[in-house]
Amino acid sequence: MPQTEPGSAANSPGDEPRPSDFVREIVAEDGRTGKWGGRVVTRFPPEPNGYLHIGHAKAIHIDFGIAQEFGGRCHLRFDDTNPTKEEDEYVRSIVEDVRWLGWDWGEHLYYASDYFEQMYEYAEELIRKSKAYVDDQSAEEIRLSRGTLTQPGRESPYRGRGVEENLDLFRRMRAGEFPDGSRVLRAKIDMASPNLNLRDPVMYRILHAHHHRQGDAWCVYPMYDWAHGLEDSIEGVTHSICTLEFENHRPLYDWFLDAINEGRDRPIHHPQQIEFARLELTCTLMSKRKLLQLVENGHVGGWDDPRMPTLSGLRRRGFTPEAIRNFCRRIGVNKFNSTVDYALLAHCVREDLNRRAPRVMSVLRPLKVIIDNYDADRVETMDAVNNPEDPAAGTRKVPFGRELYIERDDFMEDPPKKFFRLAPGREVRLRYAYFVTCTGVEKDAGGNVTALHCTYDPATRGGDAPDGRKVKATLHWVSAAHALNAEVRLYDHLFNKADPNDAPEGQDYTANLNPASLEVVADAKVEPSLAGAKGGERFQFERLGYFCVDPDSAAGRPVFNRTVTLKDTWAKEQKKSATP
RNA sequence: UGGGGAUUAGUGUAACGGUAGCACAACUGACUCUGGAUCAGUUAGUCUAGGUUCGAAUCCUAGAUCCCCAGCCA
Repeated sequence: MPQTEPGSAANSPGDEPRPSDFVREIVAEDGRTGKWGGRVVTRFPPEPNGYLHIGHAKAIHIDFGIAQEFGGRCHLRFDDTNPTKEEDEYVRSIVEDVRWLGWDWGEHLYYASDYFEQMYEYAEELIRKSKAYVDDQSAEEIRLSRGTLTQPGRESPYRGRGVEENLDLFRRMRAGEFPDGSRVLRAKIDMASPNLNLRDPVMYRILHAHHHRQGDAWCVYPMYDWAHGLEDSIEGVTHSICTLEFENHRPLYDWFLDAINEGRDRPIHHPQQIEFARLELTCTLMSKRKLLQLVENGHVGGWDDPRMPTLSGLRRRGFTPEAIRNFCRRIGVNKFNSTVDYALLAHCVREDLNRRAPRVMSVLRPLKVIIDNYDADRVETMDAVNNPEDPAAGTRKVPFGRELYIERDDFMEDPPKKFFRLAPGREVRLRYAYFVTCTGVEKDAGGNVTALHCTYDPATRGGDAPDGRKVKATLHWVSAAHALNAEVRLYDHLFNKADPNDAPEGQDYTANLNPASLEVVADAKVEPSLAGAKGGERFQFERLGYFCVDPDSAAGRPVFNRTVTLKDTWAKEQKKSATP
């Protein structure tokens, strides 16, 4: 049997073999039974009314991933049926983001709006079959007569209109004879159905609005429920994969397609819908509406703010497509709502960046160190390894001199037991340079440490002691004379609660905004090799974390975004003793 | 209290009537010129109650809990 086994399917470079899941099992089974003649056609159908986020990445990964594994194709289709919310800016960002993730739709870029004429014809067909009618009730009246979860609705007084009258009215709706909201086209199904979606759903509403692609060609626009199944049908989609909340709508899509096909010699294609649970991430919001609010209310700098879970935000933060794809592969697919720990996403970027990011030394909070027994005008260049995980990355030269900067956190005048770093009288290694011993501390009037005096051991050049003596710590450093100033932006969770929506009574998610989600370090000292760093380049600042060059960088003054910290067992130790 | 869906360690998932496994997190330890990486190990789970069966996470019955649906949004 030539059918691809999902578990062993060939994947794109960088991806691990993918585990199977219930969606893939259905697709594989359909392959075995020949349900679709061996074809697999999926689609990713975003509405262009916002930027894509990590939750969309999950859907994209399922839609495109399955098509690829099963030798099929995946369409990128914009579900642009509501001209009042959609914009070209969003179309552009979505195209860019899906490409960035590494997926390719070939020729198959579509717009639901391109099918408006066909949909309209299908609608007239339903009217002729007496399966749809024009309702003159107001939105309010329709709402009131829909009934409730436990009570059936009431039929519209216009429900019994004749075919000719309905046709005439619908055509005049299209012709623009009626104002917005004055009439709708509804399907004639069952006002007593326990599934509210079947209580004569609205198919068309009048909207005298400018469409981003259709311009003013239309003033009736199809509702999602009417349009979506038809879009999939028109494109020959075999597996229409969507999120759980559309499970209740499936009977309606089936009804629409069956109604169109009733009495047809050549029935139109009827896709199979499969629903999966959307992604939730701890400390993260996934609602497009709320994300829009964060942008519009200035809680973040924009859709691509590095704290946003948008793909453009994650990209600017320094995440790689590979890391995101790997994350999507690991979280699996299921049918119940679950919240993935952000730590897994962090793990995925670290894993990827660890093997590809060049190492570099940068000091975020500089503490001046003076090596008293090192000549003031002497400069040496030390050999530093670019990436211990990748010998092919080679080495570079790092200048060393009498005055250096080290991290303030790497010195304690009165260190606790488990602090291994520099302290008065203690010897540590300066990475790739020398062993130094702290011999003195300079302080200002307030008692704050302003500089350290050390001596170095010339025999330890390069970082090894010929006598075999050990030090307990290795510190990163930057030569004061050669250091480059840089701005470094340290990011933390945008929300400090695992579930941002879990707000105190009477408040909303904004109450859980983390005031410390962004810390700007204006005067970091970075090693001179970073002078030519370009936007988007990623580095590991040794012992600190992974950083990405921000597009805000200017010549001579780079700006770095912290993607994620390194795992830090010392920080963990401190946290433990801080909160006993 | 209508209808639809779901429930496996802290979290996310696997098992398709036959030893409950993996990953993340947490915790030990080894190693280390990054308190990184790596390696070894530990903790910890089938929603509940019955039933069928030699044997149940899996099948049956009842219950519990959670999610979705009352837009002229998608």
